[in-house]
Amino acid sequence: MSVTIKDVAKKAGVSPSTVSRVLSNHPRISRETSRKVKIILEEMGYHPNIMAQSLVSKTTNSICVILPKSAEELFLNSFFMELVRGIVTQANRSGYDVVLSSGGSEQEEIDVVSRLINGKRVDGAILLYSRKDDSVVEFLQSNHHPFVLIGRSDKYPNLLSVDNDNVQAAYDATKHMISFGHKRIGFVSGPPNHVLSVDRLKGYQKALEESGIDMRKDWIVEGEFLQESGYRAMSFFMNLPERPTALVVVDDIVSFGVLRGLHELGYKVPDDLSIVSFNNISIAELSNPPISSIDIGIYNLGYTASQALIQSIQHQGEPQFQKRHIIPHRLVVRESSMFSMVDQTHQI
Amino acid sequence: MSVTIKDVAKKAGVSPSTVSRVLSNHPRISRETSRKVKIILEEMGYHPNIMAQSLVSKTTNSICVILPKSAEELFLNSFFMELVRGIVTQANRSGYDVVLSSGGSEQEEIDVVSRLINGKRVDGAILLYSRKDDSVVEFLQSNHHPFVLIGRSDKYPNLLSVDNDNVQAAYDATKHMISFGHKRIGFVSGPPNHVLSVDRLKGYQKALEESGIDMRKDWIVEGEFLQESGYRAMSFFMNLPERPTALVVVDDIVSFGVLRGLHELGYKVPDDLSIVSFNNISIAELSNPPISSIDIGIYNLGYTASQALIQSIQHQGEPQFQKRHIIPHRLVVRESSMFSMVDQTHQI
DNA sequence: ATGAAAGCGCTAACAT
DNA sequence: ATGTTAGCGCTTTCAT
Repeated sequence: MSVTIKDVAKKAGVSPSTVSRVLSNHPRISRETSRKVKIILEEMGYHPNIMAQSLVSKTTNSICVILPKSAEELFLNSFFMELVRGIVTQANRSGYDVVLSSGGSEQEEIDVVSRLINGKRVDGAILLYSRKDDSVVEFLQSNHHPFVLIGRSDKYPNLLSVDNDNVQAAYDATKHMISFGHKRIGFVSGPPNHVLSVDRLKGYQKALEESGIDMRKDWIVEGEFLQESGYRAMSFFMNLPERPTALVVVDDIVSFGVLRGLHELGYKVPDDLSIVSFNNISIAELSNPPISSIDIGIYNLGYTASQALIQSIQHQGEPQFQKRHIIPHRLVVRESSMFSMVDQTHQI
Repeated sequence: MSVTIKDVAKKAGVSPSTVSRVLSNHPRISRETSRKVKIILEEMGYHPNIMAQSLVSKTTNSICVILPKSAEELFLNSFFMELVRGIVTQANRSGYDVVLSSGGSEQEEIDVVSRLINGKRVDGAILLYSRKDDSVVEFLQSNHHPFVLIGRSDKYPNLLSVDNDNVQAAYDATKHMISFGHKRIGFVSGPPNHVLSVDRLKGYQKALEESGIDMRKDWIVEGEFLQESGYRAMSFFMNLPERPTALVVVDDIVSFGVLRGLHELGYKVPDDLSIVSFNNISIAELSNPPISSIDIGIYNLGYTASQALIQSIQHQGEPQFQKRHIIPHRLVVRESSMFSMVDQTHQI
């Protein structure tokens, strides 16, 4: 068995409480005993039993993150790792551990979160929120458990959450195209039930409007966050009698599909079609040509979420300093959009 | 405060121990009380305090995974997520939670693991083992803590570990090239201090030897697991007076760099140079052209590691059924190697 | 079949 | 400045 506080106390000839006080640097403890006890602590290789600590302190210094497992959301792969890195880094810095869990279904997710939170294994939860409606949120919300959303909820607009300004991001992406002289700009969207798709579409429309460009319904296509969606969108656009000269694409992976399709058909990017997309995952940089992308600060998203959650855990009851955190985005211009319509005579 | 076993006992008019017994389906409990207590349990929304449980049971039903944070290993991004998915899925199925942690340095990693394991927060650890030597392994090993390696250790060949047969994998990849008629096959390796690089190089050499093809030292280049390494390797090879017609590349990301460089210089893959690499991360399929790659079963690697660890935790002391688990690999042939030298007259 | 009591390892009043 | 005691929520002998 491992060394307990009692063992140390006995060997040091003091009481367990004294050892405990030494451990927590209690002020009213003599230099001398402190030194003595610390030596024995070291000598015996003492390690505090975290479970015992948290049983009495009623706090676990842990948070949990729920992995979405549904295939639909797996597009997030490299995305998700970045997020988790951000979360774990910040949590560890604040002295918190991160428990990762996954639920097959929404009900399973609730069961998992409930077991962890109600079972006092973790102090709070971070949720990846993409669905428009989510019963896990409902559960946490109604039970007053500390949690933070990555994304935003239409239904509960006032939750603690970390998100990008996706409307603005899409606005910026579209403006970027417009500034290069494009007037025929298409939009490849994601599933219409994701807040993300909706927001980005909104920003796109706003930018067009503001520049006096008519929005054309037939230049907006919806799909999944999958390469195939991009491929399909591409073939759709290229078969149109009137084609766009630029595309704003909801996600890098989708752009990848577009690119591949264009390449197969012998079109050149950005000469024949300019492209800008979102998320700036590593694939955007690696692709051929590299894709201009809105960097949404994925790591930062995770880092901030963890920070916000831990803060809210440590200041339960107090009014929240900030409810909604917006992570700044920035456009990373790469080859896929480096083509000015202005100095060109030819158009496709 | 939340509902405890005592609260339930009081309301049910029984003793705490009875409630506990009902909870654990103890045989010697009457149908009647069991039913009654269960109803109240439900009614009051009881959830067992996991910390209290594990304090008495001396088991945590948790394992931890250490995230390598060093930039050098970040090439693993999408790789790592797959791994974690496998680990979490299997662990959850076995009723275990997964704690994710990261250490900046090797010493920090030891501190983290030590805190978690000695502090009885987790029962064991999963380690990503890529370095040739690793003090974390040393620590766990010498303290008899349950752990499993993903990868293998030269120094401690007999540890519980999950790995691929990388020699065979590289052998297969190389043979694949040879079967297409290639006789001039180069190898782009990773850092020479990774067992992975060494093993794959070994397999490459073995395949050449067996086919009576001379190995040429100048057709083997070492690098990092980065795109740039591929780029550099490519330019190196293409500037050689005598060029290879095929390349075996240690990692998909590296292949990606090769591909990009070739594209820039106007070379065609596979016509001018055939390529096969390892890991089969999503980028391999998405790339242009898609890269032939050895699928090493990343998810499976994680799943099996978790399984092996939990088994070893639950059967501590007993002799291990199996020490080294080998996850099968398989070659996924895509466009980058679909080119037969045999029916060709022209060669670069 | 059930209850009483002890104890897991730790902290925090409450003494002194 | 340090020791004594009680108790966190649970399980598990040991009684009955």
